[in-house]
Amino acid sequence: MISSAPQALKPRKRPQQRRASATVDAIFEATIQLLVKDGLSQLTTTRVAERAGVSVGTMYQYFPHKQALIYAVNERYLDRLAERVEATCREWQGNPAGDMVEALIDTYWHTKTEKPDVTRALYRSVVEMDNEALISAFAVRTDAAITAMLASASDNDGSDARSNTRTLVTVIFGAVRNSFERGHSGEVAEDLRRQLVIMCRAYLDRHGR
Amino acid sequence: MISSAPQALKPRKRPQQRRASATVDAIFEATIQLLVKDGLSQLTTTRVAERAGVSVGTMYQYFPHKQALIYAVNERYLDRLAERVEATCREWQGNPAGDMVEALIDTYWHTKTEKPDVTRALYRSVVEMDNEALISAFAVRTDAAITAMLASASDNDGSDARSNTRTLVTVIFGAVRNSFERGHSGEVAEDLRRQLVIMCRAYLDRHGR
Amino acid sequence: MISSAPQALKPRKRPQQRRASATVDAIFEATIQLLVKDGLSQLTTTRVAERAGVSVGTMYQYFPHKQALIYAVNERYLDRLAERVEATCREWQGNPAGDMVEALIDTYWHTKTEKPDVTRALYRSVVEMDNEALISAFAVRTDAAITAMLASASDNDGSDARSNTRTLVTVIFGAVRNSFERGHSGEVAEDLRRQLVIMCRAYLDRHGR
Amino acid sequence: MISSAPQALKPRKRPQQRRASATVDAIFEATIQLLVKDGLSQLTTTRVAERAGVSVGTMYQYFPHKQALIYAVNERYLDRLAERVEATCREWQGNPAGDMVEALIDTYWHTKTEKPDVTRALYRSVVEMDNEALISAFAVRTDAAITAMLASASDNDGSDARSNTRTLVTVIFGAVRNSFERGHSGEVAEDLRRQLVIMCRAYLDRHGR
DNA sequence: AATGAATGAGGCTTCATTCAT
DNA sequence: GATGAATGAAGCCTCATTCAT
Repeated sequence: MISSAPQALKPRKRPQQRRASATVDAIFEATIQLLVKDGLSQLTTTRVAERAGVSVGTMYQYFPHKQALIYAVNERYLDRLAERVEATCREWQGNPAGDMVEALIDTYWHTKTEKPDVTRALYRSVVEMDNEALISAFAVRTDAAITAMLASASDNDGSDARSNTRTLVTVIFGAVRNSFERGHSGEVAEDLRRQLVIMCRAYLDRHGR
Repeated sequence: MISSAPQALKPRKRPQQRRASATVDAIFEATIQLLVKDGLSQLTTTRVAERAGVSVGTMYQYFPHKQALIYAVNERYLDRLAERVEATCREWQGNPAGDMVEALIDTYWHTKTEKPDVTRALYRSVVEMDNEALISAFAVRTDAAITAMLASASDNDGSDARSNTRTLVTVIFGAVRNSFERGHSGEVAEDLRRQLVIMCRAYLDRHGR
Repeated sequence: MISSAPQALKPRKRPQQRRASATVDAIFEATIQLLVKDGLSQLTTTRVAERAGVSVGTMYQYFPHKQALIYAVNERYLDRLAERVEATCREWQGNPAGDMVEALIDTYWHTKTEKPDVTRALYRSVVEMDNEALISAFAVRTDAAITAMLASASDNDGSDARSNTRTLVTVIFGAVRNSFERGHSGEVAEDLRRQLVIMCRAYLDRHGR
Repeated sequence: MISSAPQALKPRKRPQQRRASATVDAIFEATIQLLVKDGLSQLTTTRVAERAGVSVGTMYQYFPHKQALIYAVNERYLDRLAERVEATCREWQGNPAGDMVEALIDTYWHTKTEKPDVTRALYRSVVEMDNEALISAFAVRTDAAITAMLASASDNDGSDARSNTRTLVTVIFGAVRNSFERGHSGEVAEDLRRQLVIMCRAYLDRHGR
């Protein structure tokens, strides 16, 4: 769990019955759909409830306020993303660093690209102040996984792992986001991904492997 | 001017007299201050006017809606940033590509870092829907400048310039933003900048120079 | 029972079994505690049920609405208060009127003072519309008892009993409440009580004894 | 001014133009009417604005929240009441104490009786928590005036003025309120007022004049 | 008989925008 | 031109009450 969620943003109660769990899922789904369709500024509690097919009251039984809802949606999204990154990191333990990074880029890129509109919508919604806690929790988690992976590289040369990881992570995550913001797609996006791999590999090589 | 601004977002009239221009500046300044202090969601027209020392009515003389204000603030900011990038590009015409990229990173990084809170605040405020036009206009403009610069590189090898530029730009701009989001500062930020230079140089080298 | 309670406010069913009665008591207790802690405006049915350790559903089994609950709590309180007043009145039958009034003041004062926060909380909660019925029922009952007592005074001079009783009752009950509102306590409250006795005795004396 | 109003309850801005002042008056008037008609629990900001013939927005320009409105209404009422009490106190300086008290009772009683429904409605609305500040401010002010008056009594015998004032004030104010709560009126109320005068005079006499 | 999830009307409040002065 | 009081739609959220389990 990413949740080092600030108290104020915690969900009110975890869904315990099957029905409740379905309700919460419907709320999540509705939120994402609306975020995709109209953006954060048009997202109202009423509309979310309506689309989720529940009453506002019910929604407020699970989320103490709108913020908490947005927070939870992003939390779930980042949780899944982090899981995938971690899985990739585990999978590539002991391989050459270059291959690791390529795998990492692939995983991250594909996950983000699967539902590009959702990705875009959430990128935008996270901006809201307190969600920074989320971002940093995500960073901590992925950094750890990636650092561990790189440390196990078959061609590990002992150069500054902290700095390397940070650089790679910042570049990869940053580039992907920027690519989304610029609306790259299809050929262009694909080329960029390849170039990113080349660039990261070059970086690792240059660094003395 | 970056403006391929959607008609609706254009300021109602361009400030032409000295006094008017001073008013607009005060409004810009007030907006940025409030954005830094409380974020977009707390930004109200009344508060901006108050802090700018003008009446709401007057403010509406210059900006037909709140959106237009936010838009204009970001436009101005991106304009200046683009100018700096262009200047750097002009300045380094004909030099080795590696030096060009290093200069580019320096310029971009320093401009963003000068007033980190303003940078952060604006990064957040751009999220608003229609501002995408801005971002893409900025992209077009900087891409052109950078492409031109790279084309003049003393060690230009004729490899795909479009793709290279796109990659470098996306990586650099993306990494900087991500670094901001992660709250890097001081030593860490400085190291990242150096690594970014190394990475980009490695990329260019690998590409057949 | 005081109840000339408007039909709508009557509890749905009178608690008859031991367990039910315990439930009702728990609900009363919870209500009073919350009234004391947060006041009427913060009192919600959910909170009462929670604190009483029953479900809302159960609570609604005993009280058809929130009003009925508030009503019942006050009814019980006033019932007990009236009982004490009546007991005092019975006890002092046939004594000098001055002593009667002193005893009455003592009883009333002490009962109110025993749990000052409860008293205060209930004074506040009675404000609700329909509870006026309660107040007047209480008035009728105590007036009767006091009138009867005074009629039996050993120094009864036959002066207008109705008027005398009314005056004494209004003054005593009113003064006590006012004293509460002003937040008198300790020394001050004690002095006031003594003065009140003096005043009432003076009134009776002056009236031709 | 009674206002030692807790910051949170202060009006947002004092009406400065003629029009604004009329607006505020209309709001006051509307509030009182609704309080009389339906009681505090039915008082909604929308209804007040509607009846006052202004928009909610306007109302909120003068009162930061509902509480502040209720507060202000009571403040104004108590201000006027206090003024009358003070006037009476000034007027009767140097007279016999018994006459003073009779005058005081008359003033207080008549003021309260002028618009009995308003009196009753406000008695009820003051109960709301934070308005206690008001009550105590009123108490301080009237206590001072009455103490000063009694000190000037032509038959002042130097007995404990603090205690005497407190007793008289608590009894008079308390009895009047209680009388309202019991719904006395006409003959009954008039008799009570006379009896109250008799009682207070008796109290003063007994005390050694 | 008890439970507590679900409901949804309706309350409070904000704030972009207008327009009479 | 500038002002800022007034507007009112619309957002967020609560809570008394119901009813399927």
